Amino acid sequence: MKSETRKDEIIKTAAELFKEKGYSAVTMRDLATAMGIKAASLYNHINSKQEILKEIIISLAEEFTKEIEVIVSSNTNSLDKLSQIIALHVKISTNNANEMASLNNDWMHLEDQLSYYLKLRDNYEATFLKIIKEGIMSSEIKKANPEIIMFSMLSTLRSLYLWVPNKEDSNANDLANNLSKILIQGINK
Amino acid sequence: MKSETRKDEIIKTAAELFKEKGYSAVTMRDLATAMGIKAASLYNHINSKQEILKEIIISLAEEFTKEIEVIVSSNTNSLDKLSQIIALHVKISTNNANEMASLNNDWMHLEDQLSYYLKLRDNYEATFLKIIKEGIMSSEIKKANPEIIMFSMLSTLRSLYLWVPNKEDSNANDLANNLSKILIQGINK
DNA sequence: CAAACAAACTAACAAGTGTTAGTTTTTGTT
DNA sequence: AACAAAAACTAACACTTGTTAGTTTGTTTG
Repeated sequence: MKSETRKDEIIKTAAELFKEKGYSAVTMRDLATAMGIKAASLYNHINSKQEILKEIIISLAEEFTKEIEVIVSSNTNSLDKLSQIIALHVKISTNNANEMASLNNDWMHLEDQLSYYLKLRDNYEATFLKIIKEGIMSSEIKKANPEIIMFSMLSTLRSLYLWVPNKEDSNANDLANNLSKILIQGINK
Repeated sequence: MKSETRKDEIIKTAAELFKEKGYSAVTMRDLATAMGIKAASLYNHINSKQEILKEIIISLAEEFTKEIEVIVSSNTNSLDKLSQIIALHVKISTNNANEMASLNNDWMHLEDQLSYYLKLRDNYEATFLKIIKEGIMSSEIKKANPEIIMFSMLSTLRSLYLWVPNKEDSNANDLANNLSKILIQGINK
């Protein structure tokens, strides 16, 4: 367990700023001011602004990729797998709210790593969709358009980062359970 | 019915570009190139870059505000009202996909009109929440956290702009019905 | 103490930013 | 054909952008 380096602090601060105004609207001078130093000093620790974005987004995307592989391979039914996906998003969004903002909103500003990111995202969505289709075939899930189901669930899960920080009172398990009920069982009696 | 002015064309083109890269990453030279003219020529029709953003966002926000007032005042039950809200989002997102991107992602770059926008948004969410709470009290809606219900629904509805353009094959009514079923009745059998 | 390293600094750059001023071209109307 | 209005142009501005070079300061370690 390595201790936090100066580079890590910069990336963490950058993620805070990116969340508020987006990657393009945050200047290296903004970032430096937030760190209490001058812009040029940042370059003792990082190679470029772009590198900061890359580190934020790619590490998260890889975490999602790794975890959904575990879920899809687990020996449970489809609805359980969906609940596990929900819990995964709640967990990551709770621990990385600022970084999730960049993942959701600034991925298109990736340069060299853009195609790699898109590969990971496509793969994630394909796996998600596969679970839903299996659930429909096994009659666990209502016979509806699988893409619409995934779209609806993913939209909510992708917005969690905006919402989770305000819910510190209730814990992550409560939120995941609540969300699973609403997304899976609906809201009417 | 006034015909489209040059200013309208510029705003429409700007919305397309803003959707792809966000307000901050689109330059006036980008916009001019997309219009086939030089950047300075834009200023024969618009006063500033900021004005373009304002026109895109505020007109949409006012439309939502006006329409939800009609819905909340309508003489129907709460679930019907929620279905009407879903249909409203589908309709506006279908007709203004690019503009919806700015509303969702670039509102924080509003300058003079930021506080007005926030007022409209707060009002919209308060009305939405009121409908959900009424539905819970009248036992139409499951007794769950109303904020989580609204958050979940709004997340999906706010993402529609990303998704609706790919669904040109099925019409807006189909999509609204599908979504209403999934969001209200859930996905399990 | 001295050497080595980490982390800050000042100063500057080349390119890109939104915008203005003044001028020319295009279009439509009489 | 003549004129006005609309819409484009060139040129430039003041400022901001990410980044580099070279230097100084502070801290750790032999």
